[in-house]
Amino acid sequence: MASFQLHEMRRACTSCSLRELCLPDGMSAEDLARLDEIVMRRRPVGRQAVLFHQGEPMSSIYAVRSGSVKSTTLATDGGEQITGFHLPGELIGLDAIATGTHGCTVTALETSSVCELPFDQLDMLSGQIPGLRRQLLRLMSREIRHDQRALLMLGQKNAEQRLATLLLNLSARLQQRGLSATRFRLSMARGDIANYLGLAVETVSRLLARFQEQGLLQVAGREVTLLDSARLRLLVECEPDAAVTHQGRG
Amino acid sequence: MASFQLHEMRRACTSCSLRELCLPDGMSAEDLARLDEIVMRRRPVGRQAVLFHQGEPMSSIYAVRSGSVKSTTLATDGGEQITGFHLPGELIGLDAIATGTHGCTVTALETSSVCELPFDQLDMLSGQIPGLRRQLLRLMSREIRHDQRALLMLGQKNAEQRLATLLLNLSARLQQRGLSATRFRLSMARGDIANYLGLAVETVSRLLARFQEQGLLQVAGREVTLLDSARLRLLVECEPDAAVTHQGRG
DNA sequence: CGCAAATTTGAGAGCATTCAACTCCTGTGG
DNA sequence: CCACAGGAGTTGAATGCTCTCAAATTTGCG
Repeated sequence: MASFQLHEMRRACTSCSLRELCLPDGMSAEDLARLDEIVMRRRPVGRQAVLFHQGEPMSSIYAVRSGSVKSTTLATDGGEQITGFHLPGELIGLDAIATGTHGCTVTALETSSVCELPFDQLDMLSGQIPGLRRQLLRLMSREIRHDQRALLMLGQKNAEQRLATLLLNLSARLQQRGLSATRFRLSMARGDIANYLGLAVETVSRLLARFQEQGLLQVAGREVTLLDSARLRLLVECEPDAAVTHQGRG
Repeated sequence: MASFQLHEMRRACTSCSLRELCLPDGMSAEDLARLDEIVMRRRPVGRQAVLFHQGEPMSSIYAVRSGSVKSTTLATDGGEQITGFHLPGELIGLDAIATGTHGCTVTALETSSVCELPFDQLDMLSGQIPGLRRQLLRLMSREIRHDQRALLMLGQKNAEQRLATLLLNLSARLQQRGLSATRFRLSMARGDIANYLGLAVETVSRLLARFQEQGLLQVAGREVTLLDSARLRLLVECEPDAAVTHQGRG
């Protein structure tokens, strides 16, 4: 039902409902107009469509406008790792600035659209608009934070905690975007979740079943309803088992 | 006894041997002079000294000048994860820009010194100097890349591959700084290595012993000599003995 | 409606962890 | 200079979490 789609999606940053989550945040109306001039809107792309490939030269960065995408990096041995799921208002391709070539491949998880920001122009504009410069740095910094939290997850948490963390994280981000925090549709496959969390697909499947048994949530395919996010949070923060005692009944 | 110390360490960016690895890279002499004016040099700090704590308000970012430091993030449950080891020329505290408070704690691994860059002044200056702005973005982007490679490591690689990757990575970065790529001293404890790689201390210890048995390297305490980095690389990229691809999806 | 892909479920194996004991450093004080 | 304390690092054994393999079942889509 509820998807990652946002309803009011206008063409210009000025009237975009994502304004406060995206690059425009904190910019004056006139500066916004200048930003608007360099933004290229792309027509929606379908599921599985690739926005750009790892290794390609980077000329633009992108902001998710609607839908959702995943970014993946390939290891030398062919293994691939999903480094993030991105919702509307989030910037992608920021890792490309370092070398001028994309360090990840970005793929649409569902029908999605993005705004394209030609980097040279964005860079120039950010020299003239302090608010834009700050916000660009902030968003890059936020990406670093995200990755470091993900590192903490893979390095310190067990399977149960990882899945709970992801669900709560998605929930919070959807809520930020005006959607339900408790009921949503996962736009990514189980395999994507597993890969992102460094787990096997089967483990994710089993855990979702267990969470449901324990009354933490309800899951039907990709439709998820969080029933007890407080206990989910407890699961993440405290020792495993602390939140759940299946001793209670034989 | 090669350490992470660099030999020629002058006070000004202009004559700093790390110029090309650090923020000054690609800047003209006159722009460099302006950067120099805002940089505050700090006296060396000893082992275990904390440069800043997670949660503290951020007013400056820092560049490692000599020695080496680690950055760690604390989970809500008290568990902590080392998100990176930083060598001279590398910027730290970049994740703080998003919220204005430090997202990690930075601790010296050995006697080290850093350059302090007051963020407001740096931001202002980067509005005036395109080269500086670009380089700041590049270094932030590089940090994102680093974290994403680390994610790939924790998500896709087994213990053996993780340790090999770290050793090769350190080797390459030391070489960039004019030190030996094959013989170096680890400034971090086994426990730090284990934490960074998401492993138990005992596992790291066992692996180092095994690598030595296999003639890949020689290790005596924190002194490491890489004997066959080609084979180490092979270990990371393929998997010679156990031809099993770890973990789902390809 | 039917096939292919995605997901779930079950059973057994393996890699890494945990627990425990021991050894080796390193720095300190006699 | 050496003894000693305490942390750091190593080694061994056993448990366990998660993976792999295998097969059933459902879902999605043409």
